Amino acid sequence: MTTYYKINPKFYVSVDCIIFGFDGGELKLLLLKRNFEPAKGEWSLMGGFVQENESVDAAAKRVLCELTGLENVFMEQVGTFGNISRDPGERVISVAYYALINVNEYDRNLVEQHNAYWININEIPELIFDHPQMIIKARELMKNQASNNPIGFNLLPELFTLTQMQSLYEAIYGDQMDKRNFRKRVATMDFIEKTDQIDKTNSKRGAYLYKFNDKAYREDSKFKL
Amino acid sequence: MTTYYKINPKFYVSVDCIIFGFDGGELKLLLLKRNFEPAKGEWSLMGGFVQENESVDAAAKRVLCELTGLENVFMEQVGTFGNISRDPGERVISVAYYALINVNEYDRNLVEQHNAYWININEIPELIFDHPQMIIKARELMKNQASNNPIGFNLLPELFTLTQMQSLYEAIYGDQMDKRNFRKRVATMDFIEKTDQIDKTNSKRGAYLYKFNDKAYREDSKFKL
DNA sequence: CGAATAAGTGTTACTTTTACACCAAAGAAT
DNA sequence: ATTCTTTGGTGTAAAAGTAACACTTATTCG
Repeated sequence: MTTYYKINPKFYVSVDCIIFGFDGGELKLLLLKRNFEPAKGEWSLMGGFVQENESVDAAAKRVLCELTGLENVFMEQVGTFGNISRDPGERVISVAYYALINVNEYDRNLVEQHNAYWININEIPELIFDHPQMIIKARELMKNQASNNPIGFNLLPELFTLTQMQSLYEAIYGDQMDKRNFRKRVATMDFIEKTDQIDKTNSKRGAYLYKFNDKAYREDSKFKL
Repeated sequence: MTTYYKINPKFYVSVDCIIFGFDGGELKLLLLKRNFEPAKGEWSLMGGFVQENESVDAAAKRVLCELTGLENVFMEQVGTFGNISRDPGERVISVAYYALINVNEYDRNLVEQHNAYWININEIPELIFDHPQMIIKARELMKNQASNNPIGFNLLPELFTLTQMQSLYEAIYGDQMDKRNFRKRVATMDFIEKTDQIDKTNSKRGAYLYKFNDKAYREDSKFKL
């Protein structure tokens, strides 16, 4: 019956998560200073092994939740890394995912238990295995997707100022933008709605808070930054 | 030593190839009318299992070569499909790749032995498993990549007319283009070089043949269609 | 009440994109 | 030999989009 399969080898399959956050200034990644073997003491992405009873996507969600306590997080597959010796301990084929989370809404206890820290994306320490390549690919993919889809709002709070939003996109693109041109473009997107609330944490004058209306986006639907 | 791994399950890992070709009119895929089990008699992508001694990328190249006899083919990973029951026979995690080949340069014997046929991309028959989704994702990815990178030339012969090139991009985008505007854009790309040879297979007048100069592209390097 | 700080706002030049129609060359048909 | 048919090849003008640029406003703090 299943003899077609049996002549073939089997492999450990893992998932690794590139977890992006944004604190208003720089893009950050949630990285582990591993307090467990293998490679204890070294820096790595959060990862875990795919189990029998779960899809690969589900494994990625589970692993993300184990670290952050978050569910229903925006995640995208980055790619599969299948070099023979990528993990020096055993042959493991790993599927990388990136996640976008709001840096204020995660379980601090879990993060502490895992010995995880938010690291500026431009100050990434040395990482194990092929995790650096995973990050490079994730960042590139995220940048491309963020320019055509409103996924960036996953990194912002529910209510945000245009200055915050601009800072986010500057961090994603690694490039400064013109304030007036940026606001003009935002103004054309009716699904980015001005509220009557004002945020004064960053200025004396205060800035209007905006919110992303997902329903309106799906009807209207043209995002480009 | 390796006890961290042993508690985890292992999986069959396969690769599936979405093989694009272009015959001057429509985009085509090389598909198998399976003459072997499982799912004998049904249509599928060309696939195979990853082996111990090869990377996942190498498995994809091997599988492509088994069907076409071709090496050094442009291939890109599309993504990994890891649903629990995607293959009803056994749990198999599959990594999809797309390949771009010149439809005149493959081993016809091998293709015949595998019972494979070139099928117009808009006339794909019912396929097994999640192969339809793989194709959708591959096509989308290929379209995006083709618009920013000169990968389309992998689908054209060494020497091609501008009419052929335009037909190719129309097939990729599924959209008509304006001849004068197309040629204007090509004219700005110095790495697409006019030869003094003329092709008369499609017209009485004959059309100049062009070629893609990869070296010049890497120096000059701005492709956008 | 003035200084300091971030928020907010329009216009112009430049670049890119789109729309559009006719003549040329050569073989095939009469 | 002339005409017909077919595909190859070419430029211009309007429209849209993008990029550059500097000052005023509101508010708090000293």
